[in-house]
Amino acid sequence: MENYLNLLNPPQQEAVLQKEGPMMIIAGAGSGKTRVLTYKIAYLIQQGVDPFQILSLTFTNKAAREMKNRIAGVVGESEAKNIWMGTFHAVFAKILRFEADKLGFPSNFTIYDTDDSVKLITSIIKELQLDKEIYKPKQVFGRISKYKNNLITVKAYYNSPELIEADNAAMRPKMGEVYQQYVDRCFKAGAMDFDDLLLRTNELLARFPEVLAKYQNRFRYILVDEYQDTNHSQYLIVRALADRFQNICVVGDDSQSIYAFRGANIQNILNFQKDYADIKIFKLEQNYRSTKNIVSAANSVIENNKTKLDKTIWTGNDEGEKIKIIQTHSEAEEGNFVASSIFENQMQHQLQNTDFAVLYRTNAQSRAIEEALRKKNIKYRIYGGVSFYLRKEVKDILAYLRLIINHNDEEAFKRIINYPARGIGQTTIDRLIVKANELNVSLFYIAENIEKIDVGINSGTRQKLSDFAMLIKSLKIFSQTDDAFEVANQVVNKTFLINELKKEDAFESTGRIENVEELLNGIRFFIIEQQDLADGDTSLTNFLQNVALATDFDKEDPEAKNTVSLMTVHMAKGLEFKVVYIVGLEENLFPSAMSINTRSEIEEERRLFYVALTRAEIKVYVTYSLYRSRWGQFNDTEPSRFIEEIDDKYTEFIGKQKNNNNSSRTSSFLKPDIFETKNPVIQPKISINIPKNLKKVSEIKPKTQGEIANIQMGSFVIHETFGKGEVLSLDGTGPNRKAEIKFENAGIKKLLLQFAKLQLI
DNA sequence: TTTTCAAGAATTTTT
DNA sequence: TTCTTGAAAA
Repeated sequence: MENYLNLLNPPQQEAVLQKEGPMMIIAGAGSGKTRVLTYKIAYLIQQGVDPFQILSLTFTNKAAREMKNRIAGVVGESEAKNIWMGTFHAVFAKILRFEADKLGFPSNFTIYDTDDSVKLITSIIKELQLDKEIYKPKQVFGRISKYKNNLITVKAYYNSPELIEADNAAMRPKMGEVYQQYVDRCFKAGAMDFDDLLLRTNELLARFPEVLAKYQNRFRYILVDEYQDTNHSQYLIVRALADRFQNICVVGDDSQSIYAFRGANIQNILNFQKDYADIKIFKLEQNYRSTKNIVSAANSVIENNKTKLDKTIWTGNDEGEKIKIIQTHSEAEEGNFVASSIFENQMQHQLQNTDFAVLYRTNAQSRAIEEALRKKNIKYRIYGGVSFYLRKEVKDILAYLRLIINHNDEEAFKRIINYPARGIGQTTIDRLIVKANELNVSLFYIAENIEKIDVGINSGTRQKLSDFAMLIKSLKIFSQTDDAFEVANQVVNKTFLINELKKEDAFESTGRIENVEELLNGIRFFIIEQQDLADGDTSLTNFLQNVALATDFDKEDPEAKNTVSLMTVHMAKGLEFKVVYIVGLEENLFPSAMSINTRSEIEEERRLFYVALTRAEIKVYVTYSLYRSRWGQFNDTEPSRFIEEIDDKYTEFIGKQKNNNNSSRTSSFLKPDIFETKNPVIQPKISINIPKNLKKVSEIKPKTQGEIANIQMGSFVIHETFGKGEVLSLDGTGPNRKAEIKFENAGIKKLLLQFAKLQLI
């Protein structure tokens, strides 16, 4: 006990030793928050609290796993494993499975991801014959999500003149109808979307006092991490559960609240003091992570925000180097700078790839960085973006598994009813939907009973539908005796999915088949992992739930060892790196063009920048580019206001003097050894397509009209990614001229000559 | 019903 | 530039 208390500073100790009652820990960036939480829970257990009575809610699954491991290190595995620890979504999904029947859901309900939700809404909008230009599915979904996060049910919606007025003003008078349909269809499909996991939990606790009492009694100690990013729905769950014993400890940092766009309400943390009587507040203000320069720079930025709690972050660490600000002329040059600088830093300071992170505002920015890192042979891993489980071939198999578990899952049904192609087209599906709505049954039910129900479909198609239903039912029977891995295997075999993938062109299909194999391995791994767990659950249902709630961090990539991390600033929350590059600091990008209209939006963007800065331990580089290509065209940009906001005591400009009127837009100041490539000469505001390889003039000769003309049948050519190949045939003229080329390693491809960057040999 | 081709949109951030 | 969607053709 004493041994770990010695590892804590006074405010940390106080926070750990405060056992009972409501408390709030304001934990600045890098102030040892995880350490405090870990020891706090360990302390509770050592004080005799049953781990079973502790509920700890974290922001990511990864954070939960790590904390559990650390706690196990202090109090032992057998104690630690009984703590309820996970994200809001994961923990309450688990509880909802226990209690599902009370709400009329099957215990093996499906969790719809955003993709599924948007597709269902698209379908509903079409069925209601609404204009999808006005009822944009994504926006409609966003709207519904907002209602749900604020506990506005369909009924509450119809009782709110303001909301109806707002939707009318947006030319969407049928919003309520769409909402109603969406909720009904999810219910009928036995499906909950992400927001439902919280909303339905609230419903459960509100409607069933005995259930509320049960969980209030169980969870006598509740801890919530990243409290600044909880939404109203989460807030209410926490309040309800903590109401009886009031042993509620919330941890957070208002300066790091960055999820307002998905309903996070910063007021939850700002008003926590008003919610409970006799609340204890602890402030962790000493930063152990970063240098003085970084902490001061970050402080000077966040100073510009009006809405915040009073605290002063300081550090006893070294002065460190100033924040380096770099101007470039294109995102390619930006990427090259990052790559070269990583390389230099590695040489000078003996750093590993894992010590570096490149952070950006939008996922699309990763491309230029990737390209540059690849050129320099620096290994990297991208977090976020299109996650593994969202890839088409993976989702297809998951859809089979989902339908096997839950026959009513509408989105899964629609996804695979004609994949692989069974000759069941859109017309048939539309008829099924109409009939299903009419009879208030699921699509699968109609397919299953197609001979008994008159849907107006010819006998050939009817046969195909009942064959499909039989296939799913036989797999269901199989799933009752065999484990998830075997079932997935059966799916792949019985549907000949691999053959289907092989039909596609060779280059893509290998990757897809690998993904399928990876998925199967993942399932096997999951089963083994669960078997090791005390309360392990190897069921297919549990696997699917894990997948639905998994993020990129939760999937180990065995090949990705010692890599530079590339991710959005959002994903970087809670992480730390020795050297951090923050790229694309331009107006309309960071801050995003979507978030510069109101003060609170700008403040959130500023907090986001604050989060980015405070990820770094020893060095920060901030870059911006004078030109950035968007949709294949170059546009000029303005440096971000946030650069100005860093007190210039803590910054140094590389390559350009700040406010130096003499400095030209060319890079005469740039150290030649930093930039391996020549800067492209680009005129402002001219929208021309500049091929990426322009900068590699020395290596690849830009193709001329003459060269394209020289390509003919039988020519041998080299392609950047596909390698060496032979031209089999040519057709089309001018910009449409294309060649069919047989590549040695990539098979036969049809390529447009104007884009293919072919080199004659 | 399926395949192909052209037009148009797309980029905020995620459980 | 790349991806998705919708209409036309097979």
